[in-house]
Amino acid sequence: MKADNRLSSVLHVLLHMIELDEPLTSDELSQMLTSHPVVVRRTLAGLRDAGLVRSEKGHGGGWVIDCDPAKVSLYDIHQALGSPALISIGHRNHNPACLVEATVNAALNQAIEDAEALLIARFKAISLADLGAGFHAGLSERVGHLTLEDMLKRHPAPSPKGTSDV
Amino acid sequence: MKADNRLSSVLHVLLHMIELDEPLTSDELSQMLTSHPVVVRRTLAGLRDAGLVRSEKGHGGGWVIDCDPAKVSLYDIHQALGSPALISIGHRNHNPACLVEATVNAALNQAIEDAEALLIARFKAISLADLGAGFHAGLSERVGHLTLEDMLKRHPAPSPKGTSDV
DNA sequence: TATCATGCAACATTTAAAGTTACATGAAAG
DNA sequence: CTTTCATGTAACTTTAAATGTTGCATGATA
Repeated sequence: MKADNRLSSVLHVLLHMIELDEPLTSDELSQMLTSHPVVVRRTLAGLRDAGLVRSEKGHGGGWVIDCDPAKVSLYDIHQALGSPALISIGHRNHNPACLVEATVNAALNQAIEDAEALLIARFKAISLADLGAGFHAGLSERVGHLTLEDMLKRHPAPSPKGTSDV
Repeated sequence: MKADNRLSSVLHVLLHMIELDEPLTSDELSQMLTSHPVVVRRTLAGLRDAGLVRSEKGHGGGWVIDCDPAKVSLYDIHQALGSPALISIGHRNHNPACLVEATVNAALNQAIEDAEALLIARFKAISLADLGAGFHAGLSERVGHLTLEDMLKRHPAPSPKGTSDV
């Protein structure tokens, strides 16, 4: 099963948007994520609808942060993405009349729901500002903001295929 | 993202195998699971290799339980299935040079690993016999040994620089 | 008005899982 | 010992969800 990296991707670009407070285009963001501009717009559309970012058209346009990073949690962002599934296992519910199946489902459900609750509790406890603080703590030798060139240097385009980075 | 129901399916048929101690054919099992006999064999192959079930060929053949249900946990079964992913979200790890990405990943990883640890702890705490007992009791009361509060206590949110446990 | 950017619908590609076919192996019944 | 039934497994097809892509409309700015 393939992991869903959207939350990770979105957090990544949000932090860059906070660092660099000029609009970032879908094209630039897609280079950071080794993805496609339309995919970026599709993904960020939910955040725009939730009022977390703003998108501006035309010359000098792009994506801008539009919230207080201290007041937005990872949970808010997860919700803005449409609350995708957090747990990858489920239960078959083909025959509710089968007591064996019902018993299995009850046991699995309890574990699954609690793991989900743990993740959600953690997500609620971490704000964008927290992540930004962690970032700056790790950046102690560097002073000031990163330039866009700095950033793109750290997000090179994939040379021939795959094994690139972001 | 589509949930993986193999653990649920396998538990279901294992309990039926325990109930009814005559061999069940892949064909019969596939009917229970609304699936295909070859898929059943594929899935149960791991359990056979792990010594949890036995398969017999020829007339009167099929699948038989081959373990002590009290000594086999859901974790053992999950492992026998090849330890499929439990958490459906991940992180992009394309560029370790990007400090922003590293920060995001650290935060997500901690939450993900702890949720995974919770699920595994639960799975270790539930045996096939527990499920069977729950089934015979008509309800699975015995199945939740740990409460969510217990687990959250063991997985505190790492606000300053938390290190996790378990 | 030319250009740059997003918005979005529609289609194509990718990928992992499930489903399916085909045939070999082995066990029991006749 | 031959037939029948069952698993073992490789190879192929189908399916479903996500990503990627194209094309065009809309709006903002120079």
